[in-house]
Amino acid sequence: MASDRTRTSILSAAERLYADRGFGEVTLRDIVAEADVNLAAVNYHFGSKDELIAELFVTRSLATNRERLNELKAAEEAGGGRASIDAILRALVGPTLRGCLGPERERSTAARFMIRASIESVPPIRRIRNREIDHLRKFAAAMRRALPDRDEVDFYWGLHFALAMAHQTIRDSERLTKLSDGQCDLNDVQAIIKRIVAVSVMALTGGEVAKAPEIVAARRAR
Amino acid sequence: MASDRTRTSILSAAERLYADRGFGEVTLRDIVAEADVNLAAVNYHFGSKDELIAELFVTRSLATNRERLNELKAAEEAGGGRASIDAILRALVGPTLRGCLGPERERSTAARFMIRASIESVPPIRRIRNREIDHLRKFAAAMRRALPDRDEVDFYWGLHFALAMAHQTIRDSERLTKLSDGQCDLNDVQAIIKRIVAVSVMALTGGEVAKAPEIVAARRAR
DNA sequence: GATAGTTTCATACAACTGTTTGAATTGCAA
DNA sequence: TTGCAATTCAAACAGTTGTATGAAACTATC
Repeated sequence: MASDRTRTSILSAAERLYADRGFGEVTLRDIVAEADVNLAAVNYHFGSKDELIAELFVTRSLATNRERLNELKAAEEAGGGRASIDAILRALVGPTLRGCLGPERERSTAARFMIRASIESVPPIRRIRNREIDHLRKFAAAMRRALPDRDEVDFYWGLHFALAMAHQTIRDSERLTKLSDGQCDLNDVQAIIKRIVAVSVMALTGGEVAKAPEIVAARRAR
Repeated sequence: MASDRTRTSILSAAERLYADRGFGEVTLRDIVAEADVNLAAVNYHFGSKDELIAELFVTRSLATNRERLNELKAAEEAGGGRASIDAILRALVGPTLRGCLGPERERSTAARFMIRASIESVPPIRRIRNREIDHLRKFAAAMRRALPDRDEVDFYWGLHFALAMAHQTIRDSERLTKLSDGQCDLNDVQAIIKRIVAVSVMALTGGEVAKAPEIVAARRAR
């Protein structure tokens, strides 16, 4: 087990470099130079480059998921076992958005790494993302408790859309800033969360009137 | 100018291979083998690998943008110079969704290539995407004509969210299918377009009541 | 303080990458 | 047909990549 110093400094050097330059532009040699360890250390401690990336991403994903579930649990307890749809969605998108948006200079390495992972999707990361489904099901279940009369399908679409808006905002914050000539304030994270949650809630609850009649009819028929 | 055969077969072989295996897994040697041309032909005709990718992506992007603008123009003419917000959003997300969703077996190589480009974002493609802003501004302008009383910022957020939902649906259709156990029908493109447009319209028009008071107040103050 | 197990290190490996070169071939115009 | 440009080709280039090796340096246990 030893001091773990080598392992740790590889992890933090890799995270920093990937965050700054992207996965395609960073080699193992860059990482070991930054970490000041031997080249062979990466394969010794992690097995391969991909497993190193996977470990970085898993660590950060688990942290985010834990935060989400904590918020969800807190909201459900506060509501006597049933959280409002608002609170559920806030628990889903809040942690990621708070971590990855806000003033650029204040962003942690971890946040910048996750933004990068969101922009450049490499195979080891894609593999891990595909296992996130069980985690998301918990939010679908919470929604079911919050809106027991709703159609199941709507929960999945709502979930999907909420995540879509959150992730795209993280990924493309620069484009939105340029497009709006700076009018969209990407630093006001609370306002962005509110906006995304509001739209998602409408997607889930307010949709009935706005939706085309045949969709409603099709739902009733089931 | 000659026969152009080499150039063309490189383009179509590259598009097919990238679509099937992804950018990271396809080398120039794979492409020239598939196209049955000499290795040097790529650099001779395109200058570099990145320029080849850029040309592929630009071609398909321009086609999509043209479709979008045609739909927008048609909608505006039908409405006497002013299209409904519905129609504007349909023109924005319709072409991409119709092209990239629907039964998997029926998807064209071009569609599969664009899906791939949406999942794996490589530098030459990112560079081109960043120049899409002028194109999007035309949709913001159309929205301004459709809803002259609305705050400018809302158009940008609405545009951004609509594209976010469309693109994430294309990118992650598999995850949504798995998450919903097949309950979300990704083959019914018309229904998906309706759903995304409906949510986007609500984001743009129905939001007033659902939004937190301070946002509304801030808007009024300006 | 010898021993066994872990960790580090310099170095080599082997394969693959996009790109270039210069000669051969082709196509077209005069 | 001759001449000139455009195109194709085989081959090599110049680097880089992730990974493996086997010896050296540690560390902790007895």
